[in-house]
Amino acid sequence: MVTIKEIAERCGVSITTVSRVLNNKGDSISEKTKERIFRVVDELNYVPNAVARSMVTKRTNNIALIVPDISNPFFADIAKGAERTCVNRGFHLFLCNSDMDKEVEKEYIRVLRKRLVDGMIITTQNTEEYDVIFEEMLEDNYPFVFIERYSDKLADVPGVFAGNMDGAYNITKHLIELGHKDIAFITGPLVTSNARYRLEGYQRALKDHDLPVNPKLIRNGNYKVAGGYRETKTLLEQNIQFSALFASNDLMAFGAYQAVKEYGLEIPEQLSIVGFDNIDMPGVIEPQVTTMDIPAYEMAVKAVTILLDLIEGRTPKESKVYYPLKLVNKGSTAPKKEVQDFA
Amino acid sequence: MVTIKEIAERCGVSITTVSRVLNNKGDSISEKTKERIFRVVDELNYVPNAVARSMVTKRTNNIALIVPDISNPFFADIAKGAERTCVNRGFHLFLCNSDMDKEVEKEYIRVLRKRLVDGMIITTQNTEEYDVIFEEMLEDNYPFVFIERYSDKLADVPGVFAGNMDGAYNITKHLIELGHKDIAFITGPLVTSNARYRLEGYQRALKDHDLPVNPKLIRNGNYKVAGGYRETKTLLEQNIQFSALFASNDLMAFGAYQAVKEYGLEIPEQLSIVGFDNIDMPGVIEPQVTTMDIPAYEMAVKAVTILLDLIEGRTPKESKVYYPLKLVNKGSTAPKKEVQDFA
DNA sequence: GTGAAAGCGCTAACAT
DNA sequence: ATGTTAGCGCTTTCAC
Repeated sequence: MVTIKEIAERCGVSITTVSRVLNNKGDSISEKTKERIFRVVDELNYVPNAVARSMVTKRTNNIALIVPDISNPFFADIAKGAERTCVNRGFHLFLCNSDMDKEVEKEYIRVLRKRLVDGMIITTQNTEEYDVIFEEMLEDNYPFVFIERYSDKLADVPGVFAGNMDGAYNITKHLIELGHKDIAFITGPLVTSNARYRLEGYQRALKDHDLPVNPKLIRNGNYKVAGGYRETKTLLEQNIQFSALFASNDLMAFGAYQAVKEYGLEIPEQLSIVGFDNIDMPGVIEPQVTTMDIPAYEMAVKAVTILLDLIEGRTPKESKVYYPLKLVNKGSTAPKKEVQDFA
Repeated sequence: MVTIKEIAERCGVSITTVSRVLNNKGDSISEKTKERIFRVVDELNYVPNAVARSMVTKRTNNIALIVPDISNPFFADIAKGAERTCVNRGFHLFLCNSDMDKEVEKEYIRVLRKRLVDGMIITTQNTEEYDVIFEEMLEDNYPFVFIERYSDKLADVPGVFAGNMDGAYNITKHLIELGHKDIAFITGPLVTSNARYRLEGYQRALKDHDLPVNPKLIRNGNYKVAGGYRETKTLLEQNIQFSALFASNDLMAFGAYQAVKEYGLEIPEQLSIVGFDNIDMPGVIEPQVTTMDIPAYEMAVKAVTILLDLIEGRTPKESKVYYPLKLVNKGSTAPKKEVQDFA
């Protein structure tokens, strides 16, 4: 493996000079020397050892993104936005998938923090047990940014958030305005703040329209297809009336779809389904699910921008950013009275 | 940031001793000393600086996985399998998404190789221009493993491959045996070896059954939903007869679906669609697409296993592994003669 | 059972 | 316009 020393020897200069040229700190170095160095560097195909560099600069130019589930297209989008922004800015991205396992999440944070990455973008579960970890990072001035996860106790951690409460409120209102009164709801994992906000938005919309919140119509899901399927089946078998179903994310809405079809009901004639996230699966579902669009890619770009500001010692222009969500109506319909009591 | 030196001072021992204890090389160190060191380590919440360690060991315990498109559930599965295996073995995974951009791919390889990662799992495009890069890595004894990408010139690079040719052959045969004679085909990006193999499998199956290979029925796609949509539209507008469509991956099959429905044809009554990959999207498509199952997760586990063997100086038990594929029949049907000439 | 010292490859004062 | 030197935090010989 060729080192800076070898380049220096071949060029008959000191390693300092080589280092300077390579790091663009060579204002005061003769063109001739520069040229010579670059030539030898090319010849030997030399690339500086990133580890050695990190050792002295205390910077790795790597950041990490911790996501719960990379198979979820929503997080895949986040990952893409984050990665693109990193690469554009001379950084690299450690993409870490926790599978929603708290131990994995904490292990990642612990290990990565030890100088492997200069900062992190975090989408962990953030239950109370995490507070201690985050507080420590805060104390150490270690840069990190939340995406779509909020911690009450750490209100001043920078973050990028979707307007989940309003979004859930509005999509519920949308159903209500179409005439639906009995709207079932499948939550995300309630350990995550966005799942709680979506639930609250749903409940508030019902209350504001003088509709009862029926706990039997609310099921706990997990943001996965299989969870949506399972909970929908349970709802259908409960023998309770509902004309619409709001799944807290599109993946669960897909699962709900399957369950409803297996049950022999027509969508949306007998049951309307709406989701959340606006996952990009063009034409796959027929009819498509009305949903809330979350600008995932854009949010990731913003999160990285904030993080890099933090890492490079700048004060971010905005350190907490909320993104309003847009309803994407893909053809929800009013309930059909005559078939509503299907159970 | 607490260092090994601080631990040593507090314990009244040398840093060597601390290092030994922490690295389990302390056979000859008294229990008392060990205990003391561990206590102080816990107290100060000390974790060794990974960068400094790498500097001397020449190992980072990181590997990288370069994929063309993390939004493709197939690669998300690969990523999951790779990551899980890494974590289990004390490694971490750099997940790199190239968006099929050759410059990005090459930049990743170049940068990562410089000691950021101990080895790589590669799913790049591997056109000729890559040979030079790979040859260099081979020369340097730098460990890397292919997944689903093959390079003719580098036949001895370890790799994990799906039986693409046989798979494509068999799914084509499946359609032929159902009675289909005019089978359209959408390729993947032909710069990738697996796309070429799938094309060849399709062609061979036709020939073996004395069916003509009609170039007008073959369109170049890109493994993306939008590509499947676009090429299918073109096929439909060409005014050529075909009763079945084989898309080289499920994502394109989904796109084809949309195009066909928009065109007003019934699936599978008027047109059968089959895909490849067996992407996990339960219940989303109605009717579902017959496809070939590729054991992506399992393949990733194997690839990491081989790579870690290489990194840790063992000889892998098998260094080139081919996985046979299984047809997943989700309800293909025979062509309906009377509606076949739909165009 | 433990320690001293060298050195990994690089950057950054501080010279000159 | 360039070189000398120290040092980043750790592991690893070699010594006692």
